[in-house]
Amino acid sequence: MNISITRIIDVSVDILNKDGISSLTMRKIADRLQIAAASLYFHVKDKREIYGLIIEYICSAILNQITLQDTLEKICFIIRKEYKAVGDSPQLFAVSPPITESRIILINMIFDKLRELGVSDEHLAVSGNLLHNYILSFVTNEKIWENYTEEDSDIPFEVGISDINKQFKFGLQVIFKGLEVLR
Amino acid sequence: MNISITRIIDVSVDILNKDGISSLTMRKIADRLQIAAASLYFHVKDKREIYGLIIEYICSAILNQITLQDTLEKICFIIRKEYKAVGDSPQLFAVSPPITESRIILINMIFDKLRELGVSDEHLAVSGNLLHNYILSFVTNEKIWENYTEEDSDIPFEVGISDINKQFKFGLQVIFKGLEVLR
DNA sequence: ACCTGAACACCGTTCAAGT
DNA sequence: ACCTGAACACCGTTCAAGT
Repeated sequence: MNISITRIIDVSVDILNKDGISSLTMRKIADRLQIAAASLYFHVKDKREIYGLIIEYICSAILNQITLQDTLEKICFIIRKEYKAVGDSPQLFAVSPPITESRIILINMIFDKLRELGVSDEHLAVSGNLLHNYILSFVTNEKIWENYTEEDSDIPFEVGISDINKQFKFGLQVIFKGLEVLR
Repeated sequence: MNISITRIIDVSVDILNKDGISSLTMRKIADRLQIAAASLYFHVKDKREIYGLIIEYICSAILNQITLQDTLEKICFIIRKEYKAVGDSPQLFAVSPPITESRIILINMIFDKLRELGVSDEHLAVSGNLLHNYILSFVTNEKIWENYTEEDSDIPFEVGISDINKQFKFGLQVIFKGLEVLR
């Protein structure tokens, strides 16, 4: 099977989901593609480009699921879902600059939604970041949470999925309400 | 000069400020201390422990500057200041679990302040995370910002420090107001 | 108690050489 | 056009051996 960008993304996401970001090495990606590590550099400039490709993959998956009519809350829930779908995605976002195509489109969509909410141009960037970072950090915590409850199942507290959704929604509401009030 | 935990933290923070987290290697830390890399393992279990020590150093610096009478806003400004004082601190926090002593004390202080604001126990964790992560991401962006304006000084927009402070304050206010309204 | 050199099992990346 | 082995300059960590 010949190598393509799509296949590089596929195996990378698979590695991410199975073993996490520390296992996402050029050598391991190449192994899965049954080529030498050096050959990877024919398809891709460097490792950072692979990070960018994965983020682009996530962002376009999100874009495919939202329309301009969706509420900001719904969009945030979809973003969370897709971030959860690839392992260690928050660390990916932390490490690569927001310059890929789909990511920029997504950012602008969120900006539009924030404007509808009454946020002024001056506060668009802070607000967008506040929101996006809330989602990222929530996903991070959520995953840590899941690992805990999997490993030692006899933990003193019980948390259902509906509770987690409620918690996520609460944070969103805090941000939305705050933005409304300060409009 | 004999090696101590304090000296390990000192040189680590120095490396972080001069060259960033990717240059913070066991070998470089050892170099600065004029010992072999292997010797470091006599003082410290592994690299993660060094990360933890640096975070502890930051958190206790924060604790030294705040009292129970301070407003939550003031505390957040101090946290931001100290996070800015050591290079790549946000990435440090992202990578090490919140189990160090001062960090736990700090978290509980923030929880107390949030309770004063009317946040229920149920929402304490989400709210605390929302707030803390806002500060972390703000510092990250702030640093990227600074680097841009340093490198190419003829950038189309001009941003003063007072503006950045105002932006930071805006985000805090959004969170506080939102929490108040949803109380 | 404290330090060391040498080694192990890894990294990302380059490059001359092959088809 | 696409791939390779070998090498370079790094990592974190271990361990027998030294004082």
